[in-house]
Amino acid sequence: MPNSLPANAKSKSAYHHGDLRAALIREGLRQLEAGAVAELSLRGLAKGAGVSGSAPYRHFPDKAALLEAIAAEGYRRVAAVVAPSGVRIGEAARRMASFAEQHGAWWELMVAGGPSVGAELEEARGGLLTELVGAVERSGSGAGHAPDEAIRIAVAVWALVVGLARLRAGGGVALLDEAMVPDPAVLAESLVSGRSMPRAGAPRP
Amino acid sequence: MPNSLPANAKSKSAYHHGDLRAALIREGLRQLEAGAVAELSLRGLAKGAGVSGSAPYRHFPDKAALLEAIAAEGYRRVAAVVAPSGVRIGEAARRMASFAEQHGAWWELMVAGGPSVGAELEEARGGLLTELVGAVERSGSGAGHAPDEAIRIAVAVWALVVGLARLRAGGGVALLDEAMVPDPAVLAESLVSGRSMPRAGAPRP
DNA sequence: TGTCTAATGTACGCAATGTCAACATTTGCA
DNA sequence: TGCAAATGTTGACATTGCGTACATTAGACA
Repeated sequence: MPNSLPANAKSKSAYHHGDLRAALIREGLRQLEAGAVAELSLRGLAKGAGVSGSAPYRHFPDKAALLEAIAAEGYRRVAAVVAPSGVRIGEAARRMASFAEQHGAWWELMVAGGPSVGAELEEARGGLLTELVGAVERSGSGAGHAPDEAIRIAVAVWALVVGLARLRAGGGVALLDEAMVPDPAVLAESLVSGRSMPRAGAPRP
Repeated sequence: MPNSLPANAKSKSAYHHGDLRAALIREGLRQLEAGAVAELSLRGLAKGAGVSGSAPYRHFPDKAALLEAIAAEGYRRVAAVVAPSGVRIGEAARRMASFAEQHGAWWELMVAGGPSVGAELEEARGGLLTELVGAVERSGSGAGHAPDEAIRIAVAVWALVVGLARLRAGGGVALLDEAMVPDPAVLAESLVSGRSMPRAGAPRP
């Protein structure tokens, strides 16, 4: 049954895929819902998208680039979850932690990665940070914070969520009762309402 | 020059290694000082220890077990760095962060890993947590904390250091000025002197 | 001292993986 | 209509974790 949809169509000819790039990212999300990030293979993603093992190289220079695209999609998603205006930093932290828990492998992929990063991922991360800074400013305890301090607090909350998720997912608190794990929302609110937060200390170790 | 040291010796016969297990761990540390954890290969470690590619399987059931042994050594080291009595939680956090920065790849290996973990690593982590809880108790703001709360604060500080190290090493703050990165020591002290910290919230997402 | 057994290391092979080069097919434009 | 660029396939190579069969040595025991 030859389908004659002209633009933006699937199943163009069973040879050309149509939009393999997007399909690979979707397949990545799908597989991440059912397994760890270490189990992602280029061949596996390609097979999942119904395509040959080396076809992804027409859309991504290497495996890392594909994973980065998936990670960027994740940051956009998290930023959207945190975005609704009026959300304070505590609620933002709680929503991030919830995302990390619900999509464990995806979150790990987002958080992983080396120092050099593509533009798309960098921008997506910047978007999340912007939302977090906004939430911090909305949560200002009366006198508000200096702009630099709002950023520092936002980064601190971000790091807190990243670290707690890591500890939960196997980095360390397996032996702890759940009651011993602090609540990221409470911690975040504690950080905004806490005393001032100077910048990183002098480089003396 | 045949060495005739009887016990605990190296170069016994150029066939049997002497103490391959320890040598593999040392070689792991050596290679981690010069490269990322993803570049560690069993064959590479074996070659570095002057031994055949499958010899490590006589001492570790698989690659993950070797990496866990290296990680456990790291936690023991960090616990020792944090241990000196009198250290408050802020200084403990600063020392952990310093270790994470100086031994980036080693730290990543320690923090990585899935939910199931060997006894040695579990115990080493427990030792670090014990030290952190002690530091929190020493830092009590006047009235001291309930024991559960000291643990929660220690876990929070641990998570903070883990998250900040991850963000620094490529998880997100590449675009930030160094002045925007909060100081873990200040954050940690802020958490102990902050308001009370209830346990993790109800499971309502 | 000589011998046997278990511990330790080696040789070799297998399947999976990331990557690349050469080739095939399709699309879209001149 | 014809051709060039985009896209996908096939086959290959090196590396990796891991398993099996064999070789070598150390140490206990007679």
